[in-house]
Amino acid sequence: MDLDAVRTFVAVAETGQFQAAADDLGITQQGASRRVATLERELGVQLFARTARGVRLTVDGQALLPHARELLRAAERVTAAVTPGRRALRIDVISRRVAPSSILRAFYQQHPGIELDVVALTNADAASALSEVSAGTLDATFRSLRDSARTVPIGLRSARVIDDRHQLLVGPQHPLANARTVTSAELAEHPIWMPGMSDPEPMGYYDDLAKAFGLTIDTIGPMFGIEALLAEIADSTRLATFVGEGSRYLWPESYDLRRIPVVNPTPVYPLSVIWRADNPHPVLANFLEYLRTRYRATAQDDVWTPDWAR
Amino acid sequence: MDLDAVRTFVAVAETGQFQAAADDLGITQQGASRRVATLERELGVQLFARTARGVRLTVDGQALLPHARELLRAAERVTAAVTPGRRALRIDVISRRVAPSSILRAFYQQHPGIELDVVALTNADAASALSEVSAGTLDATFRSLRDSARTVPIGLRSARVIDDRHQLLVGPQHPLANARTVTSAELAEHPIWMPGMSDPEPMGYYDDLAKAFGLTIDTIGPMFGIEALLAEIADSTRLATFVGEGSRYLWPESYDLRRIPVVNPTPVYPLSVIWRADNPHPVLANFLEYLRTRYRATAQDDVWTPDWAR
DNA sequence: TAAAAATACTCCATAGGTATTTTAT
DNA sequence: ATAAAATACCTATGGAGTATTTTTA
Repeated sequence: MDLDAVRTFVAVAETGQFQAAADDLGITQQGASRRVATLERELGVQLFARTARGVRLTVDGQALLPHARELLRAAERVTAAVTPGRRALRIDVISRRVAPSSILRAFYQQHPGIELDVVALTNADAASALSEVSAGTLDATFRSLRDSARTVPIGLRSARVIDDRHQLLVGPQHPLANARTVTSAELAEHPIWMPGMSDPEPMGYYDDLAKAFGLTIDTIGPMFGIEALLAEIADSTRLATFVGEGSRYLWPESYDLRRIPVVNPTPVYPLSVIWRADNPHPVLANFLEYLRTRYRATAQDDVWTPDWAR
Repeated sequence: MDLDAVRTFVAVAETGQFQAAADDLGITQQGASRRVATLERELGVQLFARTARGVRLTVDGQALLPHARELLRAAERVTAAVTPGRRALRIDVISRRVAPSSILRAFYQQHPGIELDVVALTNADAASALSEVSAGTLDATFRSLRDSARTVPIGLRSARVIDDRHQLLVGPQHPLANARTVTSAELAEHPIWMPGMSDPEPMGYYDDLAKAFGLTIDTIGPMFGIEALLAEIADSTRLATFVGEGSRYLWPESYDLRRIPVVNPTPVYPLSVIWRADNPHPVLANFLEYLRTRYRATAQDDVWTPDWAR
C-alpha cells in the first residue's frame, strides 16, 4: 500500500474532484486518477462513484476515510519522532524495571497531554549515554556519575534527583525471610548475588558498598535474564539479591519472594539526571522541576551513599 | 515514506540482523540493507549501529520503533476496514445529527471494545441504501420503509426499532416560543419549514403528516445547510421547523431557540433497521438485540404514525 | 454538450536481484 | 579469519507526464 495513494484518496474525498485534489498535491489529474485506481485494485473495492461533476464516496470509501486519515497521521508521527525540534521529549530510563521508569510514568500521568518517548539504554555505559545527550539525540538520562562526577562533558548539566532505597529480595527459605527489616551491618552474614552487571558504574557502586559494610556482593556469573534470577532466589536457602524500592519486578505467586527493607543506614543508589544546558525542548524544564520537587519531598536521613556521591 | 521500508526496519530491529529480517520478509539481505538505508536517508538519522554480529538500535531507532509499529498497525486497519469478513460492523445512520447516530453511540459506549464503522448515507435514497445492504457493503441501515414497506429486497430482514418523537423548533419571537407543549391540531395555524429534502421517503412522511392534521409543511426552497436554517428560524417571527427528539443540533447561545414537544398525539418518525438475513457478522446480532430491547423500553402510546407504518 | 475521469503511450526513476567488497571483532 | 553489512551493477517494474478518448448528467 502506497502512502501517496492514500494521501491522494483523502484529498479526492475532501475536494470531491480529481483535478482539485491533483492541484493540491502538485500532480496531474491523470496521476491522481491512476493512484486511486491502483489503490482500489489493491484493496479490491471501489472507493468512489464517478459522476459528471466529480466523484462521490462509496460506502467502502466512507468507511475507509477515517482509517486512511489515521494512517497518514501515524506516518506524520513517524517523521516527527526523529525530527529534531519537533520530536517528543526523549528520556533514557536505563531499564523499564527501575526507579526512573516509575518516576517518569508518574510524571506522564500528572501531565497526560505531553509527548514522551521513553528509551531504555540498559546495556549502554554512562559515557555513551552522556554522548547521546551531548549530541542532542537524547534529552535526558539518569546516571549515578561515579567516575564521571567531575568529568561531565562540557555543555551538560546534572542534578541529583533520585535516592533509590535498597531492599533485600529473598525467598521463603532464606534466613531473613521473616525479618521485618535488616541493618546494613547484619548483611555481612549473607551473600548477595547480582549477576550479569557489565556497566562499570553500578559495579563500582556495589564494590564501594561491599567495602563500607564488609558485605559479600557477587557480581560474577552469567545473567540468564531477570526471570531466571528470580527463580534461583525463590528456591535458594542462602542467596539474596538487592532491588531498588522503586523497581518493578513481577514473579509468580508461588515464588513467595519478600522484599526486606535495609535500614540503619539504608544504602541508596544515587541517580542524577543529566541534560544539555542549551536544550530548548519546551517540556524539559517542567520535567526537571518535577524531579527536583519530588526529590525534596522524598529525600530522607539515615541513608548511605558512597563518598563520591556526597 | 515506504511502508515496506518501515516493515523492514521493524523486522531488523526485532531480529537484530539484516539477513534474518530479509528471510522473514522473503527478500535478500542486500534488499533489506538498501530499504533501511533509504529510510535512514529520508529521515535524516541513523537507525542502527552496525556491529560485527548484526545491528543494534540507536537512540533514534529506539524512539522510532513504537511509532513504526503503530504505523504498520494503522496500515493493517486500512486493509481490514474494507475486507469483507474482517471489517468492523458497518452501520448507516442516515446523518450524524439524527436519532440513529445517538443510539449507535450509546450502543458503542455500552460495548467499548467492538469495532464499529459509522457511515452517513445522508443523500442516498432508501433503494440505494438497501442495495448496499443486499450487496454486503453495509451491515445495516435505518429507513422508514414508506414505499418499500412490502418490497424490501429478497434476503433482507427489517424490524421497527425507533420512534423518533417530533419537537417543534422555534425562535424567541415565534408565537409558540413560550409554549410548554403544542398539540398536533394546533400546529395547523403555524407554517412549518423543512427545506432541502430530496429523499422521497421523509418527503412522503411529511406529506402524510400534513394531510392527517391539516398542517402546512413547506419542503420547497434551497437548503443552504443546517446552520443557515437555524439562523433563519432564530430570526423569524413565524417560521418553525421539526426536529427529532433524538437529534443533535448545535447553535450559538444568542439564537435562543426552543424545542417545543408536540403532543396529543405526538408524531413520531418511524425507523426500521434493515439487515441481511444471512449476514454472519459477529456483532450484528448484539446490535439488533440492543435495538429491540431499547425499543421495548422506550415505545409510548399517544403517538401518531402514517397508516403504512402501523 | 460540457465537464470531468479514464486510457494510451512514452520515459525514466528506482526497487530488486546477483556478485563482490568492506567492516568489525 | 569469519560473519555480517554495504556497494556495484544490471534489469525491469511501475509511476509520472502529455495527449486523447470515454463517461455522465
